[in-house]
Amino acid sequence: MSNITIYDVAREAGVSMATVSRVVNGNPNVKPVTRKKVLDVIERLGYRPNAVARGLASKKTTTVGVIIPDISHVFYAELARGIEDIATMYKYNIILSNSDQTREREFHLINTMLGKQVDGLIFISENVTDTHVDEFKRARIPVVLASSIDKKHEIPSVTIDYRQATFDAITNFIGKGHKRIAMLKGPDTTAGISERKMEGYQDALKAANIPFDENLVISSEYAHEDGLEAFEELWKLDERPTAIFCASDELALACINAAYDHGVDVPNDIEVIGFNDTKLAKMIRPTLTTVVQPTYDIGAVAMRLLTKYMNNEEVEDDTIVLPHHIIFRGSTRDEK
Amino acid sequence: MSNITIYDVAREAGVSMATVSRVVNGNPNVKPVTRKKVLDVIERLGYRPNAVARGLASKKTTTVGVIIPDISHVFYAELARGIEDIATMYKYNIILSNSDQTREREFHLINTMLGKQVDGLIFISENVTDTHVDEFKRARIPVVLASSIDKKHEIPSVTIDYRQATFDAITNFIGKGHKRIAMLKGPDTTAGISERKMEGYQDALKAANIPFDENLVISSEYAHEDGLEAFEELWKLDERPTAIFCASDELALACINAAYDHGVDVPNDIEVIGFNDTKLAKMIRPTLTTVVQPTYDIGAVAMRLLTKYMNNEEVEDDTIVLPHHIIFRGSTRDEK
DNA sequence: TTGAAAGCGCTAACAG
DNA sequence: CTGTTAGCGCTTTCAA
Repeated sequence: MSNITIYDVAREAGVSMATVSRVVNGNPNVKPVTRKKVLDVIERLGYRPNAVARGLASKKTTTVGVIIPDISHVFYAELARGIEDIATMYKYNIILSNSDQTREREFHLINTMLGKQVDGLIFISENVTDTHVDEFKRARIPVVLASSIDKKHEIPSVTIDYRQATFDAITNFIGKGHKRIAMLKGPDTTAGISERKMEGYQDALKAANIPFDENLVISSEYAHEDGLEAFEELWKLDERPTAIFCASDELALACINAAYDHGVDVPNDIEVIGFNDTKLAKMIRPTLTTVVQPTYDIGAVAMRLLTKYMNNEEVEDDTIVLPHHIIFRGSTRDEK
Repeated sequence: MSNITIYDVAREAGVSMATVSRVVNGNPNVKPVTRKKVLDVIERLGYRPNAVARGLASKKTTTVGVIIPDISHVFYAELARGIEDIATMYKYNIILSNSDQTREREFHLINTMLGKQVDGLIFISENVTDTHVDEFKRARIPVVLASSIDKKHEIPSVTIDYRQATFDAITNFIGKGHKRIAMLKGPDTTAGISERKMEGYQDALKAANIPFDENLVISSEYAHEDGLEAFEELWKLDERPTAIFCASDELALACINAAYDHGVDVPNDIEVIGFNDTKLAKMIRPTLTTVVQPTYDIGAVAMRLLTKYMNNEEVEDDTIVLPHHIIFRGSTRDEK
């Protein structure tokens, strides 16, 4: 016994498929009596429209692709939640895949998602290269970058001002007299947000005439264990840092833990600022001073923007920059 | 200009659609020369098969639905990662949706996913009722529960032995002389894993002839703030607990933080054991003693099981119970 | 307000 | 080894 189709409903209700299709899709051009009749049959038969057939006929699947580095990282998980909530609101479903930031995976995923005829794509990656941009332009569907940017801003994106945010944090350190400020910058890429953060770091130092010391800058992934290693490296230095700026809360948390393990007091011996204000920030002691990136909102706004493109709505601004701020908690001292 | 189809490739290569279909699907019944010719045209035209059309014709979409309470919670995020990795391995994509454990959302999602013709479904929920079971049985696709169970074990599932795990943890506490052991049990449901944990708690007490005190048991969600509140409640008691067992690491972490805020020392004044061994456990100080539920593996095994059903492979066991253990870290004292 | 009919792009017999 | 031919279940003109 096969599934029940629109044809069965039509026959049973004594109308044509077209009419059934109309009532299912809420087309107003159906006489109320007819609508009721059809609705009853649908109810009775337990008819459920086949979205695949519908997708083939209408060329719309009401599903969007989401390519994300790693859903098991708090930051990305919160981003994803923002995306999914708005998607739900607009009746879209999400195909979610982890790329691990590998170019190969990324392109493979873009391809399979296009093959699955997603109506739009949200792409998240540290490194959006020209090749990515070409691929997105060739795709016949809208693409929005979330918490990611391409160098030339050719693809619509939702971010914060990473340079400025970092500049603010470093300047705060400088204002408290710090001269040796370490930077756990995140991955080494060529065109990502970690470059923007690096700019902010250097600009802040320059503005205060503090010489740049490359020993104080460490590249790594964003995970906890990377932070642990980085801290050890910094601790081997002859001139140790007195403040650390971290490109993620996980890294910052790792620094706090490593400090604790070394018997170093945070914030009195060393101050730490994180990035993202993930749930972690409030879940640790001392609580973490961190740059608030409205993670959930970035996801939500990115998805909202995508819906506008998908529905050919007017959009004023292709590159949305959300506000950021620093929230001061226990891992930094009060300003003098 | 419309997208390029299998028909275009066929015409261009001077073969039939069927032949193109064969080479695309790796059917061996194609002469190497023909295959090469077709492949070249595909390459040249940049042909990409339309998965929707394929899905309609073959009745297979190579996508599975995943209904999860909340992807922004570490535990579920790790579960999801396990699911997705194995899905990738078997060339499936995932439609991921958050249910927030609402019955309404859950049923709505089951419905839309069936409408989208997913080949299988992974369902995660604290509370799998008979109505859920009926729905799953009516679906014409395999369903696997991950870290979830239905009372009568009618639906295939992958879990650990929650009762035993809790029993072990409580028994450990008892072995160290604790008499007043609190339990943050998780949500109040009628048929979920938090009931199993509760059984373990009570059985352990009973085995040691320790009277049950309902004031020591607190129901809540699994989040950090819930734990904070629960701790306050416990702290108001005339006879405070000397040990706390928490149904999630977030709850345990909250207890540690609340204790810290009260100037109470963990583990010397009070011991804490968590559940799940999420990344959090190692990311806090003191590090967290916790019941190791192989979260990623549960997801992975559940997905693997689902692939077996989808491919009509032989499966020996419908309900898989993975091993658990307790990992002792800083939030508990050494055994005397 | 309704129905007929032509696809959407592909797979899957069935022939040859 | 290759081609022909039906569909898959639905949307969408176009007429009526």
